[in-house]
Amino acid sequence: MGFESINYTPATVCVLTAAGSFGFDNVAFFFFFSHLIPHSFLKQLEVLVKAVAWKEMDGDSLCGEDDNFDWDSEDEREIENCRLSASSSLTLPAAEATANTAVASSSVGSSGSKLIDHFVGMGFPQKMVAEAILENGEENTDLILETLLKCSARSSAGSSGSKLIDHFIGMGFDAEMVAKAIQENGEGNTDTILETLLTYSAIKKSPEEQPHVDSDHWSSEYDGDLLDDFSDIDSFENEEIAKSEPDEGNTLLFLARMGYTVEEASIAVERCGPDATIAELTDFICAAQMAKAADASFPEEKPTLKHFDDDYPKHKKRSYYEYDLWKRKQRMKLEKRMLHGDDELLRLPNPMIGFGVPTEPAVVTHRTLPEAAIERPYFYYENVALAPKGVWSTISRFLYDVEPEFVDSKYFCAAARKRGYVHNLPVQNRFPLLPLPPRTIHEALPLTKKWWPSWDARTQLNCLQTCVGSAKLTDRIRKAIEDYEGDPPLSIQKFVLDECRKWNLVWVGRNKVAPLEPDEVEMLLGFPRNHTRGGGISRTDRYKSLGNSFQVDTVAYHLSVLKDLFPGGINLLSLFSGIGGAEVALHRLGIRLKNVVSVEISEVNRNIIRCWWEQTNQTGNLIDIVDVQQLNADRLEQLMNSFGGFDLVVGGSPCNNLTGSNRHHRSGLEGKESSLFFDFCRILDLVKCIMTRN
DNA sequence: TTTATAATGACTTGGAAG
DNA sequence: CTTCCAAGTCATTATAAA
Repeated sequence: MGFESINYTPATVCVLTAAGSFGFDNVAFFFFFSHLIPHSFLKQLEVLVKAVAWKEMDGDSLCGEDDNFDWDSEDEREIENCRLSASSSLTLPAAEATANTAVASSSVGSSGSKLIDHFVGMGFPQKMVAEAILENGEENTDLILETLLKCSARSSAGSSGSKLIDHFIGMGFDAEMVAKAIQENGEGNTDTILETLLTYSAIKKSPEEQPHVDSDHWSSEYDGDLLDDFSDIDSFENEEIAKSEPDEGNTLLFLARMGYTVEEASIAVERCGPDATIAELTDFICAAQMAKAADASFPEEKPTLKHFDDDYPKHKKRSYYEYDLWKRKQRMKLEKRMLHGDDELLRLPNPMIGFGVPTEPAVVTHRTLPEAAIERPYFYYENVALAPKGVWSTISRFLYDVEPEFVDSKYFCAAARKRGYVHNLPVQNRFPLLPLPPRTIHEALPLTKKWWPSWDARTQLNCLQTCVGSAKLTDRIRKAIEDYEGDPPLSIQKFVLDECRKWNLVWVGRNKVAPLEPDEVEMLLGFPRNHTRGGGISRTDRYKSLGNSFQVDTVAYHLSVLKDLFPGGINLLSLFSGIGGAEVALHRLGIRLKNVVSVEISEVNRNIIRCWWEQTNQTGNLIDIVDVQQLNADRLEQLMNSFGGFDLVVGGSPCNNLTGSNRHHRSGLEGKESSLFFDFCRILDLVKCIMTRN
């Protein structure tokens, strides 16, 4: 059976991947891509497949004809479930709306910004788009397209194979889409490939995602307000403006989103030069518009000025500078609203106790899961709570719209650890690991009590991270305070406390602070002593592995409900295992580990798990896998057939690009490491598919 | 080569103060 | 309500030392 009339969902995407792994030539590209292409593209692919679902496009063209993937009625039911869940716009904004409205209008909009959006969305460089529009006019989209295709063909001469793929991906098309287009048209004919891609993009792109800005913005009150706000400001501070720029290469698009026409924007860019700031450009455009207005004999005061002025507090006498400043801030807010929309972001709970912690009265004893999340297996996903805006909404959306549970481990141990957990486990009748671990520094590290100064009011530690304070810093602190008989002056106290909080330093002697020892970190995180010690691991690497790990007591509390559900033990798929936080948690809960498939890229971490496994006299079976990206449907099915599927899929994907500690590459889920989250989704979906079929 | 060390902010949130 | 400020964050990179 083929893929006809299937509702495409994220689950389906993984099925496509699965089909590829069965070795059919015509789908080999899919397999190839799903592992080598940045997985951020999968997110976009999700949008595409949903759009395709609504479009009721013929499925055969998307996945190849000859697959022997056996779809029985149960599969179709499951797929249907997935679709239903995907269409319930529980949390999310743009992507969902995109899919829903894609059918309504697949034609190209006539407004300037829409037009730019449309073509830029297809992956054409925006400069090229603008030139093409200027050349052909906004009306004739076919001509624009032709121009763009010519330009693209020129720059893609001589490409073949993966180069060809790279080329189209570089243009912004989804990897899977590219693979399919190449597969359909052959490598030789780049033009038809591009056309195919454009067709898909047209389906994918939706007017909802694009700003509602009329090309005739003079007639729009809202746009008028905006323009007026700009025109009214004489002096822009460029750095402020620059901050609001979404992307440095998207100047034209940005201007278009502000409501200017392509023509206006292009002329401004042309006149002001490519390096001009948005402020300079808007100034230029405003000047041009005022001239235009004067030409058209509009002598009256622009009506839209009042909008902001009405809000300006009149009872206070302020200088012009203050007024200007206030005005700019109003504008910044407006821009922010425009850029990010009014999408409601997930709020972190305060206190951060999720659905309940052992020491506080339970707040949630029962919850209703989305339908698609109920089926087997249980899954448990973890990552940092304080991720960039929108990240958790995305994570939730990809994990069947399950609401994340945000918990700070300071309710379980003596150190804070703010994390979000998305899981489909029951939340009733949880129980903690015993004995309850110490929850204050003094209880956890009794030897520090003797040296703890009264002016250091800390009772708990901050988040245990991968780096520790340097010796030089502790020396600076010692020198700063050893000159004083009693308490040092407040300024010194503040300096010391700030550094202690930043580096989690504890008092180990008179005027002596020190970072935590690795075994102290192990203890705080709930691991057995020396869990990460020996076996050729360096001290630095111990800190790193521990800093990246679960807090065992916290995770165990959530997983405790499995004990009654699986009295005979469980089969566990552990992705991004690290030093085995999930395994340790389950073991300490007394849940037998029957078969554990552990996927972990780091060799030292795999050794740590293997060591622990052997030391704890496990009766089950531990299988190592190195790379989640190499874990395909074939391997999974082979594994699952041998022991009958997984009861639990656990994983905390890398947070490198999400955490605030990262000064260099905090790029969100699209980041190099953090995009591995999409592999968690992929593999979870594969497991679901295989288990539903068997 | 491996390991340890030091230098490197941005971004978000909550709460106090006005 | 706005404005301001304090607090906190599963880190990366270059360089020195072993």
